[in-house]
Amino acid sequence: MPAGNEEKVRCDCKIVHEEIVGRVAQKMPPEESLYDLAELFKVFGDSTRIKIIWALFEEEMCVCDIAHLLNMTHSATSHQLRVLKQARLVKPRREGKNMFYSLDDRHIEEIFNQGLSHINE
Amino acid sequence: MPAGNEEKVRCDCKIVHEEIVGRVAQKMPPEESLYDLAELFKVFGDSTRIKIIWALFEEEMCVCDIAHLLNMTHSATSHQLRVLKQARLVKPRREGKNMFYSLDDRHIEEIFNQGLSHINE
DNA sequence: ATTATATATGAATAAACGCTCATATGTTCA
DNA sequence: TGAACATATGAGCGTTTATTCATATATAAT
Repeated sequence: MPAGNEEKVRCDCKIVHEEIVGRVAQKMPPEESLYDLAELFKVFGDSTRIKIIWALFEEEMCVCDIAHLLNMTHSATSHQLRVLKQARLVKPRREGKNMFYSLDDRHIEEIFNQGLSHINE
Repeated sequence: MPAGNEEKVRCDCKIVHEEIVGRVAQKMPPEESLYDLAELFKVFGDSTRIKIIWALFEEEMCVCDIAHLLNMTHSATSHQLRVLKQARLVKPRREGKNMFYSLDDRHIEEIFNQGLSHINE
């Protein structure tokens, strides 16, 4: 994990950092996975997107449904749906002039429920 | 959910938004919960903090351990630990001059594993 | 074809964020 | 008490981001 060549940290406490760091670093997922994980949670880290996802738990909705629900402009809604789509969390389906969005992942609900458990304890 | 008094959205598609919006809005958690949920995920939405949390899955560590592990300054590490502490995700324990941090929540691991499942599929 | 409508997208802007630097706080030991 | 050290914190800076506005694209209907 200590990727860079130059040590940024220098401390004189009695703790043998090398041993601890070596042991912990070995057990951690690869750097890239952790980065991707942060990217995923970044998508969840906005209340507008949280609301959209939660709404889609109930049923597929078109852009203007969602815009009505959240009292947002079509444009803002569409921008956020793009973020969700790029994260492979929702998928679109065209029906005439309307685009219907639905959830594209079965893990989300579990993630959200665990998140709420943290909040409500 | 459509909190404001003025409609931001006006569209003429054949869909009866009021019905759909009413039904979905009824089933959604309260606005405040969704906001808090977003705040929680925002904390997870940074790879530095993800790494810290994942390291603490293994064992309690002091600030300079973590700084070594991530090759970051003590200051940056401390700032991030403060964010995690404020979100009630980690808790500090003093031992002499050192502060040891450990995880303060049993939901995190489940949330992260579901997140990785999403990424790895 | 032309018009109307639903959605998408690029640019601009204001707010939020993570890091660095300087400094403060709290503990240990001489 | 004072020096040394681990950690915490406030200010500043550059970057990211969510929304708005203007405009583009795609489908449907006349």
